Amino acid sequence: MVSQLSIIVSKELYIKDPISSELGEKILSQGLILMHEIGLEDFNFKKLSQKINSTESTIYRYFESKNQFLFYLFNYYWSWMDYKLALAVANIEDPKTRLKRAIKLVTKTVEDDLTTNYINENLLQQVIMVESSKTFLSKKVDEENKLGYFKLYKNFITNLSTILLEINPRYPYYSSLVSTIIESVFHQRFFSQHLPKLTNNISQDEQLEDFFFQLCLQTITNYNENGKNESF
Amino acid sequence: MVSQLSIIVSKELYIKDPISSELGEKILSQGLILMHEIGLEDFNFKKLSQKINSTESTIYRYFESKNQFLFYLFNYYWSWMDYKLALAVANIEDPKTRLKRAIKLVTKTVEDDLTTNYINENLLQQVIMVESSKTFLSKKVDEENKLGYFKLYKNFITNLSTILLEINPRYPYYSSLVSTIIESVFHQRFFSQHLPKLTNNISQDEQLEDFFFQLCLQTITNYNENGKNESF
DNA sequence: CAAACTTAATAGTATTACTATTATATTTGC
DNA sequence: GCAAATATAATAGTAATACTATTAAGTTTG
Repeated sequence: MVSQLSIIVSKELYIKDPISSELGEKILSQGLILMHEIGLEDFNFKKLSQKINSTESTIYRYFESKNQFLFYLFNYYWSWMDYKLALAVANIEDPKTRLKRAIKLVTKTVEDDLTTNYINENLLQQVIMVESSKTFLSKKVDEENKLGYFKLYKNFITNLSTILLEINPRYPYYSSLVSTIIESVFHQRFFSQHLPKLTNNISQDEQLEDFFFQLCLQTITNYNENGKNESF
Repeated sequence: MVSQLSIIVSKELYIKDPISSELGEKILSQGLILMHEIGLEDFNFKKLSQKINSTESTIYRYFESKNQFLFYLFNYYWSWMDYKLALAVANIEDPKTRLKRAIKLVTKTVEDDLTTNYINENLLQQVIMVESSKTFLSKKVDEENKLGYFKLYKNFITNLSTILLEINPRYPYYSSLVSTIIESVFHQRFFSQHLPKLTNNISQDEQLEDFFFQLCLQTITNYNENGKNESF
């Protein structure tokens, strides 16, 4: 019943590890489904407890708040993506191909990974798309950062930055560019579904990939160190 | 007492126009200050009513919900930015200079515009930075879009896109690139304050401008139409 | 087989995001 | 200048939320 995958979410992110019991796995899997269905704002442990025929207080023995539950999903996602990134670029030498594969990974629609029965990765991606920026856009961000809630996200950004720097080690804004791409992938996908005027109909993975790969490659390869002082 | 500026927020965004009375202006100005202080999540009309020595129900005669109040601020901001954009590029011929000025506008820290005593534009920018993506990242987005709540935002994106297209009319992802830049400006500023590992310390306006100007210019001028099919 | 732990059931609390009602004060139209 | 309309204040109330606390029954483990 317990995962073979090395997706590890640290102890700060739960009271009792949900993947340590069947009930916990049910909380996770059904919690994800419910959050996908009704959104973070309307999601609560009472509704979830009804869905799984348990009680609110039981769920509170696993997660101290719905916020912590969201952070659990958030860290799970980035841990899983980090593992996927390592796989995607393993044994590939050419820097541009490595970048291309990395961008493909972050822009592609994920399918459910059937080795984990307690997480539907496709739903997880959709939930993270909509809810993830709410993890940091709050007054509690500094506190939560100290608790390590953003560790796996920062880790992923760092690992992806390394790939950019292989192409141009002198590009100075590597982390900013990567975090821009990552956040924007979610926004562009969301916009194409709900506010299409803000995009150019790049709902398909291929177009998303083309847009971000070119943006990234052109930006890092053509960076002009004297650009700041250039006058037009 | 009433504004000279042509910042017009449409009737869907309030019950009673706040800039039509002194109390309304107080709700606006103090509401903005309070939201900046405690964040959207902790902000409510009860606290605001206490701050202005009025009552909750009175505030509800101006705005039907705190969500609508946020949308009011959001639309006010984009209306104001649109006006600023028009000013920034007026009578400038050279496309690159126009782009440079536009990027400067969106990346710069705003100072309070003293002609409006009911809105501190510097605080508004900070509030929009943190809270604006919460306007669309919700299950209500389609409904709110139909009500026209995103009209001024989409307008600004369109106007900025036009400036990109003057440089390369064949660049296909003009709206996506602009919305990416706009959203990312807020994120980068936020990250440099709270999650600096996700950026390269681009807290200063100059660096933000350099990062985004180059990203934008290199992406549109070097776009390779056959990039999709290129194999590495 | 007793101790420890997990879960379920129930109850309770402070806060939130409103709605409703009434009374008083202020503005406006004729 | 006064009645009618409107704005505001004061108060009360509601359903839902995000929890905490308590107890009891069931299950696991050493």
